Amino acid sequence: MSNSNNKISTDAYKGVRDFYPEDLRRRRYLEKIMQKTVESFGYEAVDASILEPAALYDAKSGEELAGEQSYRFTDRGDREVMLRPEMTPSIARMVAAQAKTLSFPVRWYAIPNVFRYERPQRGRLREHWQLNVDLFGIEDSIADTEIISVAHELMKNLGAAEDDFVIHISSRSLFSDFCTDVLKIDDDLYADLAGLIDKKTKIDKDSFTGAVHDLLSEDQAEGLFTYLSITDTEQMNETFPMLAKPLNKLDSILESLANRNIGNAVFDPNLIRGIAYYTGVVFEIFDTHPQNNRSLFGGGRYDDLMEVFDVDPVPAVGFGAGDVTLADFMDAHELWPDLASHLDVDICLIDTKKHSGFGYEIAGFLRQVKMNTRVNISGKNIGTQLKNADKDGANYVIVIGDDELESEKVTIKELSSGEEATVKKADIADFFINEEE
RNA sequence: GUGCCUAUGGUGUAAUGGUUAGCACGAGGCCUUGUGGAGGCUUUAGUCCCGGUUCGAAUCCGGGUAGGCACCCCA
Repeated sequence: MSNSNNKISTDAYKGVRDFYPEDLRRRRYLEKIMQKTVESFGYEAVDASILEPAALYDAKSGEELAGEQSYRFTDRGDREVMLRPEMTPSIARMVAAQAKTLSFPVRWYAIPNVFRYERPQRGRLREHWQLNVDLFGIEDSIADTEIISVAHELMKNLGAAEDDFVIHISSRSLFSDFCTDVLKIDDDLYADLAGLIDKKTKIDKDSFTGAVHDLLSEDQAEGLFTYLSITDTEQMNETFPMLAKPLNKLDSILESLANRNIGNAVFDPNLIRGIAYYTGVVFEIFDTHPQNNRSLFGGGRYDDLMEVFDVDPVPAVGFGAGDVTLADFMDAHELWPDLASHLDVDICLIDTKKHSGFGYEIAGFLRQVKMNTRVNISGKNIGTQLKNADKDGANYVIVIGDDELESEKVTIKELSSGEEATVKKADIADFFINEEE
């Protein structure tokens, strides 16, 4: 705490976290659910280094992400290097590298930590762990549907009910077609407009309306307001028939989702998403809890990302879900299970020096039958050792003293019930095998 | 990068400008040393840093540092 000396601070580096046992249990729990969910859809785990050549992000990730918000440095060989700010380009790179031999579709996932240099605040730190799920090689919207289904299943497996979250779905191509075919505006204006819509929910209605009028003519503004107010694809089609093509895709996705009993997916033309490389369908999962009403995570289609590599383009769709926002969701909805440590047996020693040999021998037997076993070498009195065994969540306690040493028998005590059983040294493993079934 | 807020033992907190800086939790020890969850006793440990105002500062002021929140932007 004090800065008056030159000792090193015990604080973690700004915006990154230390994971103490209880913290890591939570993170591991999320990772376990993520892994279970995506593997149940047949996705395979991949991984890459946290270091990447900066050029990987310069091309497609957008200036902010690759520039100001990046951990970027020049290495001793004058190479521009970055701590990965996201995982998708790495995975795309890996797919591109093997594109000639991979058999598509490829379903991959990763749970990397990614870094971004920015001011930390609620739901956003400088480092977080992020589930990345990507499906490569399928252009049809059936792939988009699958990815959204995976996201939905993830939420369900975390314990969320249908009305705990909403899936907003839109399409980059729908919006860009609208801009070119209906508003007839150029690319610069398109980008400005996209940015404005992206923050629509954060500013009040009047300033949004005003900002739109600054950018567009009266007729264009009117068209835009109409476009944004429609939440039904059919109505959108009637109003803007020239948007039929992207709307058909959205329709088939929404219909397939409904057929899979996913009842909380809605069409939302207001959804844009910031990442530069999205090309088609985009979606975002929103928390409906009043205390945590925010975007949790999202994804979309990025068919052009791989053109930065010297390979034939591979269509791709995926999403990334971070542990920080998901943890906020779990908190808000009180979905965390009891995450106790996994200590099965605590072996207490009357006299550490004298009895630890026997204690570790017993512990060895127990580990062979997959019992997590700890030997208490604190030298504290036996009452305190028992107290600590209980506090640390041990299921069983074995006390070892002279009697046990002589008789080669031990008494196994179940802490929850207080029941005791005396067994011979040779039968200890069997005792737990029988208990476990 | 901009703005706002905050800073007291390990953690959470209390203290009209005047107390010995209080309490709870945690951690250590003990309650006659071979049986836990309760309780009792006890130990440990704090005003972020530098300066100013004042007889007197945790408290007021300035600067620094750190953290939080919002903007920006978004994985």
